[in-house]
Amino acid sequence: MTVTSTPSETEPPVSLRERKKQATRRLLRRAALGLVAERGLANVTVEDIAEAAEVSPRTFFNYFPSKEAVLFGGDPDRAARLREHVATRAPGEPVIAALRAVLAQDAEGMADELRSLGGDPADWLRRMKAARTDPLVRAAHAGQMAMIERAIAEGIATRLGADQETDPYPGVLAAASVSVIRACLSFWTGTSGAVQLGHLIDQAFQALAGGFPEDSALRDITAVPGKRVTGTREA
Amino acid sequence: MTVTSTPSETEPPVSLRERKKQATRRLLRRAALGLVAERGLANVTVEDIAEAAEVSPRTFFNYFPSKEAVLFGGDPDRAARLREHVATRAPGEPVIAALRAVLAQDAEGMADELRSLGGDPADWLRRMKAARTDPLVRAAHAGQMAMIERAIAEGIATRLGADQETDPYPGVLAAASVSVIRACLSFWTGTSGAVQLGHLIDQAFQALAGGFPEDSALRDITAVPGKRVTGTREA
DNA sequence: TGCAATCATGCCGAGAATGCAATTTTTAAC
DNA sequence: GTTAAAAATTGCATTCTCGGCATGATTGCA
Repeated sequence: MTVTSTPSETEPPVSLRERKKQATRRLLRRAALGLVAERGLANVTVEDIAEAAEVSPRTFFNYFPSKEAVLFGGDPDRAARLREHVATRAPGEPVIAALRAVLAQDAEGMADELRSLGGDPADWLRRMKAARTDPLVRAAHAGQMAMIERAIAEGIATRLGADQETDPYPGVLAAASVSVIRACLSFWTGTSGAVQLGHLIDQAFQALAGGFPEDSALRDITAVPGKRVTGTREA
Repeated sequence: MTVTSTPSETEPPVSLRERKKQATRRLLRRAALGLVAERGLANVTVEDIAEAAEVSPRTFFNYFPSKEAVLFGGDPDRAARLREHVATRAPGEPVIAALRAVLAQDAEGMADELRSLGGDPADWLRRMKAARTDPLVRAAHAGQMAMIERAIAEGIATRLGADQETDPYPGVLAAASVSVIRACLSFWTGTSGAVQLGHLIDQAFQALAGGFPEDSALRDITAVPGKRVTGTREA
């Protein structure tokens, strides 16, 4: 037989074992998001999630370190990657521009990850709309982003050659940038995908870079729900 | 000042019962901060805190809803107060200016609360310097601030007559503002009080309102540790 | 086929957090 | 000053999160 299932051309990190792991990971994420969307985080136990994903409760913690992590923490070394990108991306570029690019890409990746869970994307977003108002979910998201924020701050400090012990700029800018992304993601899920995430983030960062004028284009975001004409991807 | 111990001039809501409650509250806060500063949040249990404050573990939860709340959540209805202030303060003023004023005052109040725990303020800040780098503490702070953020967003929306369902501006601006304050508090504790919190927040909000220029005065914050011109009150 | 690495699972324990009931302290009324 | 009501402290039981450890099953590789 010439080879039937050689993992040589489509998937770099494939082995039956790895595929199973990714499958279980997605099952757990899907189950968790679904349950939280309909009951609220407080009324969902790890046992519920594990049961819905058809694994033992103990196995859940082999994949995610906490009940909150399954909601947001997809990639374990996202922080390190972001720090590196922020520190080295387009060295001549202003910091804000680099942050916008790096964080927008990261957020898109996260959105893609959501879509890859299968099912109707709009359906997912519709169900997550409820989760957006859940105080516990909001707190969990903010807490989860604290690690990311720290990595971003280090990236900014490296990029600028600044010392975080004496210069508040990296920490403050990182906090502002990350929370803007977080707010955008939150709003985006709340609109059930009626606006383009990339466009929303662009406008938000433009507002951030411009000092949040009260007539910011952010205010009209819903007037531009989809792509407008051609070449929506210029600088 | 002839009075020796009549509680008639400093405390409005006094009754023996109320005073004891406040005392216990402060004892728990002090014990928690001290233990976390020296061991890290992960190595401090509620039982430890209760024992140090000489109350039962069960009583701890009568005062604070969680182990994290004792570190930051001083005032239970801070959120509602902030929402009201942001919504109504100086109606003609630009939103950013109102936010700066309201949040700066709130942060100062929080700093005062810390000082009121007794002992040397510099000592407190020195001990909290360690806590600043604790990932769990950072996450807890961020999570705690999520409630505040929500309230601020509602205040902004009210002030502008905006609808948070269709306008991302209130949520994004609230997220940015609150996290700037959070980063300032974090940096401030890290400097052991070497910089004036008010001045730091002023510079940070100026940077926020100006789009975070890379030559922001924030970068030179340590060059201006105290007040500069009139009324020099150095030691 | 057989060995080694890895994964899922069960069991156990510490710690967080809440409800309930009993006890003690403070307040208020007589 | 005594006493009843209100409220706070506490103990106890219970649920849930989370991690360490041992064991058996599965997979990868020679």
